[in-house]
Amino acid sequence: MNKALSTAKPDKEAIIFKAAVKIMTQKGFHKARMSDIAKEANISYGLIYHYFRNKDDLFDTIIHRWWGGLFRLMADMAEQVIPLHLKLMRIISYFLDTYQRHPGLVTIFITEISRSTANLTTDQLHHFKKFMLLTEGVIKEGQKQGILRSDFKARYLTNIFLGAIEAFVSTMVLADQKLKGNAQKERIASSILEVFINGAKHQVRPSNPALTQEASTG
Amino acid sequence: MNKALSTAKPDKEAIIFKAAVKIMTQKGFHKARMSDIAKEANISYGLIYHYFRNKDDLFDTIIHRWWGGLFRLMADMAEQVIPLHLKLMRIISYFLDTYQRHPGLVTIFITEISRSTANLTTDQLHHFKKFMLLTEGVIKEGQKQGILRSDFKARYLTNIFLGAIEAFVSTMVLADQKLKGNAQKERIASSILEVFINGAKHQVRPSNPALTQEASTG
Amino acid sequence: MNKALSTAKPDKEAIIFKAAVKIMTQKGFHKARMSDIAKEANISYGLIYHYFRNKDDLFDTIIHRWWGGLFRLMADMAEQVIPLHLKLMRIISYFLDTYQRHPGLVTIFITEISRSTANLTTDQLHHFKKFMLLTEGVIKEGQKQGILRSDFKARYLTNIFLGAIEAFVSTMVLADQKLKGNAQKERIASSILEVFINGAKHQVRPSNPALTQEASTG
Amino acid sequence: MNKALSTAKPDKEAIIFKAAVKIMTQKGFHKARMSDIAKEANISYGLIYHYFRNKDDLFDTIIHRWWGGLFRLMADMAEQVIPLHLKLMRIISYFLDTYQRHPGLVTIFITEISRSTANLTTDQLHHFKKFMLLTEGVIKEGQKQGILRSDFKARYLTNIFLGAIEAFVSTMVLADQKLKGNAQKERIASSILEVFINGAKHQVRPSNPALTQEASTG
DNA sequence: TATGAATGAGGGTTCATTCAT
DNA sequence: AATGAATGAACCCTCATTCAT
Repeated sequence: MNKALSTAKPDKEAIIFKAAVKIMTQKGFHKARMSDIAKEANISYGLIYHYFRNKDDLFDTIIHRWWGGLFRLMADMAEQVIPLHLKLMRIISYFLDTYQRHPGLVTIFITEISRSTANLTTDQLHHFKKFMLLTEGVIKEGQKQGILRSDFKARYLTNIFLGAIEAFVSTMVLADQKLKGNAQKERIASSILEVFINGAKHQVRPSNPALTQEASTG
Repeated sequence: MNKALSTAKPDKEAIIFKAAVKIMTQKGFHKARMSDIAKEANISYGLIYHYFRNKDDLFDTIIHRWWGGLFRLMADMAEQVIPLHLKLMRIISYFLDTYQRHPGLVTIFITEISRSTANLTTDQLHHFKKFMLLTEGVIKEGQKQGILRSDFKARYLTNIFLGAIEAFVSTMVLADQKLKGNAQKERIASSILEVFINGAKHQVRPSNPALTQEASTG
Repeated sequence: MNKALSTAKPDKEAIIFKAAVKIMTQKGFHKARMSDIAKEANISYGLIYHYFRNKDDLFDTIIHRWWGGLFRLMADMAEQVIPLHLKLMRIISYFLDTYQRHPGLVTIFITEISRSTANLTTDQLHHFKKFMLLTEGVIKEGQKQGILRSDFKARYLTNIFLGAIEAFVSTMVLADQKLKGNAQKERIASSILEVFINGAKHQVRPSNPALTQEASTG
Repeated sequence: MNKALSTAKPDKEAIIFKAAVKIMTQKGFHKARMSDIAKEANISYGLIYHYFRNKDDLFDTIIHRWWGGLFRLMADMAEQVIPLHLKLMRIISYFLDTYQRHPGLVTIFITEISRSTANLTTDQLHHFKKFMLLTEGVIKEGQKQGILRSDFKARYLTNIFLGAIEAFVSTMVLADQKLKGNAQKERIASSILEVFINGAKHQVRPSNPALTQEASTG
């Protein structure tokens, strides 16, 4: 029998994966039951254990896909010479695009990883720090090039930049909002990028005169 | 003799509250066991139920304290005429000060509320949206005064601003970092404020010439 | 100070007793909480333990009052020469009268004792059997006097007689019905008495001719 | 080979059911622990929850079986033309036969349902009332046919009849007595039937002359 | 592969009872 | 006599995981 034909069967592992993402998105890791996932995948729940060692393994696989894509992006960029704002734009786009295509994946990242000390395995924490460092590398480069101000730690600017992205995604996740087309996506992306770059750009004049003035008059 | 002084009575409710914050900070809501909390508070198992209806009630009480302080701040500011940057500074400070004094409280907010669709009760979600709206109000005011650019939705600017704050706190929470003195706190606060205000301020010239230029040269 | 005057204080023990009857009537022994009883009695729940050793003791006291009255009645009758139907009437009346005055007492007897093998202490079981035997004594006397038929065991007739009484009380208990005045009480009593005595009376003719006839014609 | 024969498969649900009846018979609903039932059924704790939603569900299932049989009997009889005394006999027999085959089932009915206001769900109460009404219907028919006296409410006669049955069963339940063969069963049945029918039969002469006479001579 | 019955540790909650005041 | 905070054993239920088929 033709093997190629028989593999037309729907890849069970992918089905389970998808079901797991959906259920964990809805209920969160702790409240997601293996039986829920099985039901969603339309299989018996014993079968999950043929494809995944256990619940944690299933979770890790999901998270791995998220990190995998992100690290691939960062690695790609590291090898190329790209202007700062385009690099930042790519990072922003990764979040927004992934949210558009796989909202659940992003939701799980936001709810279970990005903020959870409790669930964070050393492994996950390591990924998280690594991503922060890679982004910080991009920022530092911008500082070296004189595009970004250097009187603030690169780490601080990194927080501000990534925080903005996360806030948009979080808001959408919490409100169960979809991204309405590419126009919205681009507006969001440019708002993050412009505000960040303008706000963090190298200042010719002393730090923030207007601000200080207002403060003194207030 | 002064009664207030002599009654160094333990106030068990506060002790339990504190223990609950600590344990939930360490383990997260789901993995925090009532018995852990009791042990931490150095009391018997059942006594918790004397002071709190159940685990959820205990959690809600914690969260309520967080929201309570935040809404009190927002209400205070609404009644006064304060320049924009000072209002924003106060919001930043609330997060940083609370983190300094009660890191656990902020941790729980970040890990269990701010990001969790799954655990979010309608009540909590409502609080969250309300806070977003109040902050958006401040931003809109800034736009009306011509301080902040109006070509981006107030909601977008709000996300960027709040996202920056959360990112700092999240980072510290994840790394289990303490705020090292007021100097660090002020540096963080001013970085958030400056970058945001400079980045979001009303632009005299077209949107972002430098950015466009760089892009074309890149 | 005059002791007689001070004893005008409401006898706490009686108050607790009354509250216990009420709560146990409503909820049953198992679901009745000591705190419920205390609240009903308007006292702190620790105080119950000054007057009663524990929950079982409280229950036993209630039951004791029921059996006490019943055995006193049976003892009274044993010393007197009274016609059968009057004796039976007195037993019926004890149940109905007590139900009229203290519905809860009878309810508890019915629900927690009369039918409960599980809750039955050896002590209670002993009381129960003793009462059955005493009633059986009355019935046997009736058989000896030739008033009641002797071809059925006295125990059987006893069951039928007491069963009838209990059924009426049970029905009222279940329906939470009050006895509407003495008229109703008397009608019930006479129905039980007449049906029982007519049905159980010494038969001149063979067992039950009418019955056999009807059966053959049916 | 006959499949029906070969599948001597255990039918765990039935085993659990039986174990539950046994334990609840011994200890009553409240004191019966799920772990007791599991041990009695020789299965693991959690398996009970595979077959029954929870403890109440297990209890309800037991009770349902009791009511189910009884209502089926009543429905059967309603469709046929059967003389009164045979109908009554069938009701009596249902109680006695069921007791003979499943003493536990009857015990639970007697101890937990028939008498318990506290544990009675609205559902159970409804069943109870319905059964009373159906029996009352049989009695009323007897009154209409002139077989039973009509000067007592049908409801009263119903109480007396059903009370007698219950008393026999109760006594056996309390004494943990088995029915010793069919002979005893028939004697009990006929004693209930005869006493009731003779006692409740239509009277040619005024209400109860003998009774009154005896009373006056006593 | 696939099923779902079977297991049992784990944890929230209740509530009778004790005891310091 | 009176209070009610404090204790902790008891018990129901959940659900990840295993395993016989």
